[in-house]
Amino acid sequence: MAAAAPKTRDRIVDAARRLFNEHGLPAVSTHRIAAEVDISSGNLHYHFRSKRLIVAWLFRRFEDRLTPCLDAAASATALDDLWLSLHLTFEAIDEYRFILRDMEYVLNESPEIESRAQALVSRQLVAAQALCTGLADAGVLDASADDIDMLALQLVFATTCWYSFKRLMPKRKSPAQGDAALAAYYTLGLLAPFVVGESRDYLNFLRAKYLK
Amino acid sequence: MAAAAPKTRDRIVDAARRLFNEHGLPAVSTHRIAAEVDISSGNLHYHFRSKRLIVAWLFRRFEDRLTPCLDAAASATALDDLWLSLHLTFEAIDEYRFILRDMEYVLNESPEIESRAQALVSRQLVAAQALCTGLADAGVLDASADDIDMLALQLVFATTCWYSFKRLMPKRKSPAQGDAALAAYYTLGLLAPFVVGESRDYLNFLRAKYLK
DNA sequence: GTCTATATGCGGATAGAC
DNA sequence: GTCTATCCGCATATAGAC
Repeated sequence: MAAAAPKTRDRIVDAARRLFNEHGLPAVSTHRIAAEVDISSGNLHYHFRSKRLIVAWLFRRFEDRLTPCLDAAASATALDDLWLSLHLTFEAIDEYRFILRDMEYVLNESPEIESRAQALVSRQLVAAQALCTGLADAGVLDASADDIDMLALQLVFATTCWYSFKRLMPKRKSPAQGDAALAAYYTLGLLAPFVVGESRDYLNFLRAKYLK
Repeated sequence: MAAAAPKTRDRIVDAARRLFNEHGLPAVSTHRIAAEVDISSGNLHYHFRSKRLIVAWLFRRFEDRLTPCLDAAASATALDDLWLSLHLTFEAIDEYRFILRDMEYVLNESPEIESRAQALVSRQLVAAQALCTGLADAGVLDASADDIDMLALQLVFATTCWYSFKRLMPKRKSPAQGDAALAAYYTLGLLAPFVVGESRDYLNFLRAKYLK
């Protein structure tokens, strides 16, 4: 069958995602979403009976979007894999950045999401631990089991909260550096103390590429 | 003169702080604050013409509350100083935790706070750098200037975002550990890779105390 | 300073015609 | 599926008496 025009429901979801990312979840009303999609408010509520359901739907999509990134991370065995995996993850998070940034608000009005969010973080931790273990086995990292636990926690912490923190950071000259760039630069730096000799030079090379 | 009963204005500020911390800024209405203080809504608006002004006032108090903590941190030269300074800082942040936790919401409805918040983070970075430099000069840390920059950023990142992240962390058995305990445990761990031999044992001892 | 009463506006959500 | 019209409730904020 011929490729159909995007369904209204999908257009709503996508417009909501973009508006939430740009202006923040609490600042975007259902009216505004409807206006963006160029439909009536009543029509929007035909497709989603409540704003919460839009958020819930977007959260599901975020989970789906992130899953392959975690799989890629978990199977990494070289710094290049880590580099790629970080990039993919930050891109995914960026597409749904309102979820992490406005998480407190999300959880306040949609408490049923809390356990799902915690489960997602757990999966991230497992993936990060697998990633670190893989790098250690490959001789890239010199880290004890405790070090790896700590490192994995730091990695997940960074990916989860970076966009919230970024807004508070003093502005650099920042010559139009991509958003993910500084994030990846920072995150790569977390591993630096544990990267062994030869690999460390390559790590610094990768980080330098971000700063151009 | 005799000690007067707390002024209504102060009671409003303090009730607001507690309610914001507990339920989140967006979830607490001015009515609710008035009810908590046991005054009428009209009376509350006599003291603060708008909710935003309450938030602005609390932010100022947060700045004042944090300042001595930063001074203490900046002059630290031993792990004990760091330990104490972390504790003081996390206690201060805990008292006003809604500010960092609901920062996105705060900035959306009070944009004039953004530059102040960034300035506060800048001051935290300076203090953290001074702290790390002091420890390095005292021979506790073995870290290059770049390491210290990175470490300071990590410390500030942790203190700023920890309470947001905590809510998403998988629950441990957590035998009624204080909120600041896990935060300090994590933060101390950031320095571990750079702490030299003898001091590292003491660091681990300090961290162990937190986990009991 | 404090109250009661009320104005105002907005956002979420529904009803019913087309 | 889509629209127009409307309801409902809530939160901010004000007016004016005490």
